[in-house]
Amino acid sequence: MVATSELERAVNDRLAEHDLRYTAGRRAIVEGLKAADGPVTLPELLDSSPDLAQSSAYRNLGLLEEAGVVRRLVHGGEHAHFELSESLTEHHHHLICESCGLVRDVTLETKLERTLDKAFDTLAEAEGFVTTHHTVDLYGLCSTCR
Amino acid sequence: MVATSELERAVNDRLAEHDLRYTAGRRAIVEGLKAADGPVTLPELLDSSPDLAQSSAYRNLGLLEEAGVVRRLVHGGEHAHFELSESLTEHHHHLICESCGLVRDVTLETKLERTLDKAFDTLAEAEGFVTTHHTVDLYGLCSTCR
DNA sequence: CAGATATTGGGTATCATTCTCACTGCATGG
DNA sequence: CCATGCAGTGAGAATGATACCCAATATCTG
Repeated sequence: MVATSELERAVNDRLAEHDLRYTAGRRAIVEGLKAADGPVTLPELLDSSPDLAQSSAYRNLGLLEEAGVVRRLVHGGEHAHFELSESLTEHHHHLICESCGLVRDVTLETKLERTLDKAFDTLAEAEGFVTTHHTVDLYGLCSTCR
Repeated sequence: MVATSELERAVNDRLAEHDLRYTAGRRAIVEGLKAADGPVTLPELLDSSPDLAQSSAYRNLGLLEEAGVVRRLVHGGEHAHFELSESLTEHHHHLICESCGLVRDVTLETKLERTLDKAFDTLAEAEGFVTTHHTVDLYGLCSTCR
């Protein structure tokens, strides 16, 4: 995980590239995502930062997504989940509880991940795709929902 | 891919287990999904089977999903995609165009897939999860959107 | 400080999906 | 062979997450 000051700088840079300011509201979102123990939904984010306005939070999450600061996860549940972009943290995958919607981060060992990457590139190329990233989601039941 | 008559029987069985009838509308959905060249959205399904009513199609897709006949894919686009359950076809993954929303099926080679399965089980177990299935999505740009 | 531009937030609009409900049709038992 | 009951249908309305609008503010630049 990147140190806070370094994260701040990185976010600031990416926003600047997109002519966006790093305002208090946006900082609150980034801090909220950083502090969270895994991807969070918008209501969860608002709970942890009560001063955020819903409309601004949605708008800023969208802008932060475009700027490459935030990643949006869309699963089957009612709300999308948001997390800091992998380029600001590290490549990882998700363990998703089909009952309560909980999302936890997991990482594959480096070697397997590299093998996968290579296989994915080959597959994509065969179909004429150029891939930007991939996701691996493991669905099941968490320890409390079991 | 399972032969049509076999598919029909399998679908019929699963519906029966859930006290559901295999009606004309449901058959049209299954045929539409089978005929499609990859996962389709509801509007696409309605286009290919114009007699389907939207409300019934949504309702029946939901019921077919519960019965394990249909899988719903939720990505970032405007519509969910639907496809026949993997237990009726074969395990595969998805190549998703971030520009036009096109979804294509791809399969990993058996050996790699088995390695992955094992790794996933270990990961999930370590977090107290019991996994039911996994998805691998490759995001990028298709040949026409590039 | 002025002017230009970005941001905010409350309210409202959108639109995919789900729900409601009156109606239809199929199956079973007498 | 009809009556009864329940599953299925479809048109429209309701729902709800998310996006949009716009007037009021805040921030930068020179």
